[in-house]
Amino acid sequence: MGRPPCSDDNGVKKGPWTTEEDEKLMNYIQKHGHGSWRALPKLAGLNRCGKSCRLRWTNYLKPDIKRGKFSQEEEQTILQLHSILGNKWSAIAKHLPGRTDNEIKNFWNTHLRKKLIKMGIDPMTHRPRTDFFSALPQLIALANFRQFLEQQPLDDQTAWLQSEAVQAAKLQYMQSLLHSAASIVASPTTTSSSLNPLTTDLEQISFLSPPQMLSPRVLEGIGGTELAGQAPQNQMPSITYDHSIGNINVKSDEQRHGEGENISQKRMLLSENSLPPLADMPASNTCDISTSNCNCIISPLPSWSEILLDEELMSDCLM
DNA sequence: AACTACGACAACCGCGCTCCG
DNA sequence: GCGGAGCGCGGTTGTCGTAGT
Repeated sequence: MGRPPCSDDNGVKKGPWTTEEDEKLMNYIQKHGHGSWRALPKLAGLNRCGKSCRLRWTNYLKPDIKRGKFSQEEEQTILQLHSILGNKWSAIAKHLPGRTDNEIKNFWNTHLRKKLIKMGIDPMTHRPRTDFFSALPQLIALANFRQFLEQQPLDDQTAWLQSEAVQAAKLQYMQSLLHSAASIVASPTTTSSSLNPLTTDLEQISFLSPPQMLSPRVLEGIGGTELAGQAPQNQMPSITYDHSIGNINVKSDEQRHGEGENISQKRMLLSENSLPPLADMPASNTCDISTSNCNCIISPLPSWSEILLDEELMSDCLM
């Protein structure tokens, strides 16, 4: 493949464009169109490579380009589209007339990304951060628990514990798979109606965190004592997550429906001893990014335990 | 006033895709 | 089907302005 890179062109100017160069480029394109970008610099009398000319034109000189600060609406649209499309800047730019992919990319990197990180939200997944280091204490606890099991005689009780630990490990593994899947799912084939900022709720971010799928005994064993005993298996409580203080609030069904505002919610601190969220999946949860307030209500999904604990499916996944 | 750190954004670079001979 | 040319895209770097010390 023999195409020389732009930088190899002899004596070609690099760096910021002068007004004189801008004028030359604009005049030429307005008269002749850009045609072949490779041939353009010579024809226009510019000592630049074609690629540089194309970039300058598409990102700066094109007449329909909107410049200046991004509006609140544009910001929300970018957030919404990024949660669906990921770093597909050109695809995002198509939904923001007058904005270029480069401009959106820069705005994301300098403003929005930092804003999300500050709020404790992973800018790539648009979910509360569950990076390696935050999960490290759980992994260490899990390793210790395994060591503990290996030192015990394999009677019925420890065998049962071991199988529960295996389930826990499987769920952890599924979490990583689902994280990967979530980023892949962000495909450009999404229907245009779902992307329309006028018809969608721009403030919505979804995530699911079902630590209650592990039995209390397992949670206790792997160090999750804060979580142990919060909810019986297969009875999914609703969980609200407060980004600002890093807390998860858990309410049972009766609490949710019967007792209104004065319920004494069982509160789980996202401490070193708690499990990280185990899965991500779109749900009917809302999260207001612009105000840093998040109160994501996690819907119970009983089918999850059936799916995740299915031996055949899991053995396929783990092979 | 001089220096440093940081943020914003323009521009560059390399890769991959598409088109065409 | 293959290979080269051209283009578009996303990640990264460079440059400039400004706030802080």
